[in-house]
Amino acid sequence: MADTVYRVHEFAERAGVTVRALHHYDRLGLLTPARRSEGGYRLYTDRDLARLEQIVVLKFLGLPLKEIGRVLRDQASLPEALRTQVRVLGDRRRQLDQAIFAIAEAERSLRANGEPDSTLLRQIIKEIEMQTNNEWTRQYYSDEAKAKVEERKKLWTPELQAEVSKAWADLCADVEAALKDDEDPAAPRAQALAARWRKLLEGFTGGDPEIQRGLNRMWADQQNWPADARQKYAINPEIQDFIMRAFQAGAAKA
Amino acid sequence: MADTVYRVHEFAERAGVTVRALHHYDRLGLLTPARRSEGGYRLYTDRDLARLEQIVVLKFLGLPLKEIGRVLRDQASLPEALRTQVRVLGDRRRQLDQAIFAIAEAERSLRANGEPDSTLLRQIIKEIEMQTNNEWTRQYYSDEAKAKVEERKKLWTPELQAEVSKAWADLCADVEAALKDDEDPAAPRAQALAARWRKLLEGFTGGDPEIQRGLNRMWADQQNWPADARQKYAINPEIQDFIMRAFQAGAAKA
DNA sequence: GGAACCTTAACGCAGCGTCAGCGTAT
DNA sequence: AATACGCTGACGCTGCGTTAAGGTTC
Repeated sequence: MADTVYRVHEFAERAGVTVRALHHYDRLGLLTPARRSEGGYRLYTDRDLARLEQIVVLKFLGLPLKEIGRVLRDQASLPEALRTQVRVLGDRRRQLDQAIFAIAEAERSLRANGEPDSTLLRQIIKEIEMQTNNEWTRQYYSDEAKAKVEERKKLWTPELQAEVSKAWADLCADVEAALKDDEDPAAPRAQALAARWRKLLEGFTGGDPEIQRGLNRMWADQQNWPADARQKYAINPEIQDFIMRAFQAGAAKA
Repeated sequence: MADTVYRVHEFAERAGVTVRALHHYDRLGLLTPARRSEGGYRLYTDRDLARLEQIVVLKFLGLPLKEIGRVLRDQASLPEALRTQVRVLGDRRRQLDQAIFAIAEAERSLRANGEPDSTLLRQIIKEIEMQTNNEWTRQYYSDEAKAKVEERKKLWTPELQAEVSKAWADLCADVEAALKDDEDPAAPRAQALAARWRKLLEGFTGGDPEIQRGLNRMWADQQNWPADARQKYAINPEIQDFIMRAFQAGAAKA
């Protein structure tokens, strides 16, 4: 039961923080050591360790030290503080995602068009503008669909986006090949392409018919898209046509 | 062609930054106004605006001002700088995800066990410990599977995790109901449950057989899991048994 | 008494926000 | 001559890292 006491160095090591941090917490009154030695040395106990662990965790969650102090003084305020924190963290993450996405898309776009790296910065600027100016897409969705799209956006990550972008590019390439071979839209190979198409669409709509309707309206109105969007998202009309015929052939069979 | 000149305030508004920021950039030598008026006023031109836009974009991508200075001085260094930045942003995002996930899971866990909020902090600590001490799961996977699991982790978000957690909880509840009704594992309703089970598993494995094998090994060894993991992930043996029988019944039919 | 620890004080960092005190343009 | 801007310091904030100059412990 001899309550072991630690001096800063040892204590810091145990908790995985630096001595300087402990000094800092002490001065802020966030973690005052149990007592001092005659010479003025800080002496910590296991109870201090428990408190420090809480501090470390709350720091991991991104709470500022002041907030941590408040929370530890009044534990009842923790749930509310965390709710706010979840929102803050979510916002930060969305910003990060936007940045990551902008870089990735700009690079992809340059490669796809065979442009040199020297235009990279310009391309990124365009990317970011398009991200912030996507208001025009909203006009095609019903209020209900808008809400659903927002919901689905939350499940969305740069990595996922990268996968999907690639999948579309591959699919388009394959369809183009089928076009060159004069493939019959009703043939099994074309039907397989149509199935891939449907699946990718479903990845976006989540199978929701409201969203699907919005998408249909949007695609039907391509000539009214902003120029930059048209340049980026527009799909070769022949490809579109081929897929449409494949869809019809599939529907006719069923 | 009269090159319009702007004074700080107007210029700042045009670019969506503060006057103070412009002063700051000026002193850093990051953006020096084209010239000064006789009275010493900063006078900016449209060329300055173009440069400022680049600065703003690079800041959006999270580059420190020093780095921005370097990149603008030597545009060729941009691609390399961005590659590094993508890694940095990715790391930051993973940390955010961990924090968000820890909070969400801790709250979910408390609700599920009907425990009070007062243990929230303790629960979060446990969550984080489990996140960092997931080394034990690695022993069940082949090297190949380990790599694949790491790959799939990148596609993983707190929101997705929340969805999946809920889906499992719902499914388990439904299976439990089927158990109470003494449902036949071969009956269509039980088969539907088995299908949902398979689908959720596939969400984790991504359909990869290597990962699936690792998972199987892991589940077969439940008695050797660390205590906290067992408490959190263990599934009612009766539920497991029911699903297994449903799988067998399905396989027998096919 | 020397090595290994401890103390406080103070500056540094990034990216500005925010006065303060004083000119300038109209 | 009042009002609206502009200028240059200079300190503040966050969470410590990093010396520096000097005491304590064994």
